[in-house]
Amino acid sequence: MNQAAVGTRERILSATGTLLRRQGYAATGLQEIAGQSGARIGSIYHFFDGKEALAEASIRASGAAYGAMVLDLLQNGPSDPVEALGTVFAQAAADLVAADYADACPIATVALEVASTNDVLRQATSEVFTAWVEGLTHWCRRLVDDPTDARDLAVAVLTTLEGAFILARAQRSPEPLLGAGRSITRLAEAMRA
Amino acid sequence: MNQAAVGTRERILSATGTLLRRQGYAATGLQEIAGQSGARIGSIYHFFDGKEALAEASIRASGAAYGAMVLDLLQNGPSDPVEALGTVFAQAAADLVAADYADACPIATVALEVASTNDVLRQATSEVFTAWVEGLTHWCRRLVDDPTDARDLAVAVLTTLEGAFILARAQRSPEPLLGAGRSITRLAEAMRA
DNA sequence: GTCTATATCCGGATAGAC
DNA sequence: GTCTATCCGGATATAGAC
Repeated sequence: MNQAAVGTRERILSATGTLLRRQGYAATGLQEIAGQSGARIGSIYHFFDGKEALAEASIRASGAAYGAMVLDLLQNGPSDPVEALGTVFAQAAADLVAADYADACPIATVALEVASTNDVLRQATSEVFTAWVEGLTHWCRRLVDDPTDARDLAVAVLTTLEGAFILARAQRSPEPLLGAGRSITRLAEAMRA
Repeated sequence: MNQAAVGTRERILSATGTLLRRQGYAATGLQEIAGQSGARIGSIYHFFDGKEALAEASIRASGAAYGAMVLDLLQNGPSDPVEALGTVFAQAAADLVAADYADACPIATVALEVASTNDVLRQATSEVFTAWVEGLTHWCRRLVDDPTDARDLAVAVLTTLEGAFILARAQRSPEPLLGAGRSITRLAEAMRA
């Protein structure tokens, strides 16, 4: 019994995603995850094969969700693709301020932390980034004809967003995201077929 | 006696900078810093007021050094400013590969980790970023007339570089940095007066 | 200034009752 | 599946001899 409405496994995964996003892998303890999810540590070990496996599952889950969210924003946004790109950065800025600068990219902090120290997690972040670039590249094809250009634009959108998140969180200001949006808009306009 | 040639304080600071850059704040222990610097833990506490104070000093020191290095690269690079921007990304890609994807931005990992959890360190990273943007903005004035545009270009250069570092380290590939360089070159060309 | 020993606490992980 | 008790190692930090 006590098969809770949402499911213990999902609550653990969700709490892990929030904590990894805000403070990274090393600083996040299983006790904190247990506390935030309302689960016991024993339950965490029941569902996941230790901290690393839990983090890997969390990276893949939150990575897929975030990628889908951004693509939805692009597809359901302004019909003009350049404008649609602008709304992504504007929305990211608004969300970040609303979250008091806590919730930006769900995997960037962990990606940097583990890139040279944990190959299992590094691989997970790498695959998430690859999927994001592929999704963005596909969408960019409606704006740019040349496949290489479309990919470069996709990489530029993602890297600029990631970098702007770093500055915005550190300075507690939406300005870097807004400036990055202006620059991406200009770049996309210059690349438009 | 035993006032070593380089100075114990400097060796501690240097080892701390390397470790914070590669794996961040939470994952870096004082024992590891002691081991890598050849100092005893007692010496660390002699020179610095605990782990947080040491990290703050390291952030400010490595931040100043890295900013100076990039500006040097821009000022002593190709006379054409747009080409000079391209060399920054090419050099960053070459350095990252040479370091086996370990050494990218010296403060980005820590900046993301502490943004929501440690205001002393968050403030230090914020001030380093501000100084970098100011230095880049000043240099960009030789390429772009409008002050707001110059600042936007400076922010775009920095954020794109930071984001490309994340992808490049995660995917163990220089491609994101090279693609980011192509995009920044295009943007700068489009903004040129 | 340097080094050793140690205090105190918290991390991940495991075993086993229920 | 859930919960408790516990092991063990490593973390930061301190005290004090030299």
